[in-house]
Amino acid sequence: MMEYSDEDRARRITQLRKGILELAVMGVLYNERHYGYSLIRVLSEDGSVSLKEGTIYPILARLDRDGLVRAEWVESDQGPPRKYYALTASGRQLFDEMSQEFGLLVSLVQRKWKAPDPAEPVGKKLAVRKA
Amino acid sequence: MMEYSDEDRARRITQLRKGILELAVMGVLYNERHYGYSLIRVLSEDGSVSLKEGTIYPILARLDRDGLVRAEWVESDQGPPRKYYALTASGRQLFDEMSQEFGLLVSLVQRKWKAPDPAEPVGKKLAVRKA
DNA sequence: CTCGCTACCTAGCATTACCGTATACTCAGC
DNA sequence: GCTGAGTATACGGTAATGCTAGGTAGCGAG
Repeated sequence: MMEYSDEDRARRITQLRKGILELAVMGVLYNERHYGYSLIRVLSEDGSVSLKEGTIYPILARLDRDGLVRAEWVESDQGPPRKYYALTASGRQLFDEMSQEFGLLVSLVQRKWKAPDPAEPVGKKLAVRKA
Repeated sequence: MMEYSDEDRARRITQLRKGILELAVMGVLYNERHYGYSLIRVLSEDGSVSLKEGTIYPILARLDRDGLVRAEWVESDQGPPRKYYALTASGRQLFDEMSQEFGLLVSLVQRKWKAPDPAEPVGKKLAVRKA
């Protein structure tokens, strides 16, 4: 039973996060207003998806640059001012489009729950051809 | 209403696919045996997730290289022989682990369906600080 | 023979994301 | 003033994916 290394798993998971994280941020901001730090908490608490500043701020900067979110400085009752982000109309639209594609991919990942196709049964007898 | 370009959307979707595609292939192979070409059909039909040979074969090669799938040549009744792939025990284990992380990310993306947190209401009155 | 379809593989390119780490600023408490 | 927590930002390293395009080859039909 071949064992894959920890680095292997970590590398693949990191790769998996790429792109989804951005979509996830958009998803969270769809109906909620957040600032960078609170986003980190939300992502960490709600889904145990841990991430650091170095990951979240570049994402927000990118989304802002592309007009997908809009930032607003808001004074805080306690502590320094916060930069609140909200999804723009463009952001909503893009999120919806990407969500559709994402949904298809998700259903493929979850295909293992579906019953195997009778036309291509799991235990099909295979005629080995050559080594 | 700022418009994002088509290239923008395409770029983000491409980025989104990175990593997920590999997981999706594992998911499909979890209970079903497939060869490269049939995989392309499955992905295209079932979810309209279009991809070309140049995408699927490198993925299969990688999974094979890492011992996550096992390949077997099978003669075809009609046409050239086919290389069937099946997920190995390692592959199943890794898939399960990655699925867990994936599930968390999915739930975040779908957060927009959840009711907004009362503590951070959408329509919260914001005190603008400065331009 | 040649066409077309099935089937597999490779090379090279463009892409840019995520993460660790360090810095700096604001505000409240003392 | 000083400290500490909350908040935002800069920067470089590192990695290797997905896509386009092209190439080989078996098999059946006209």
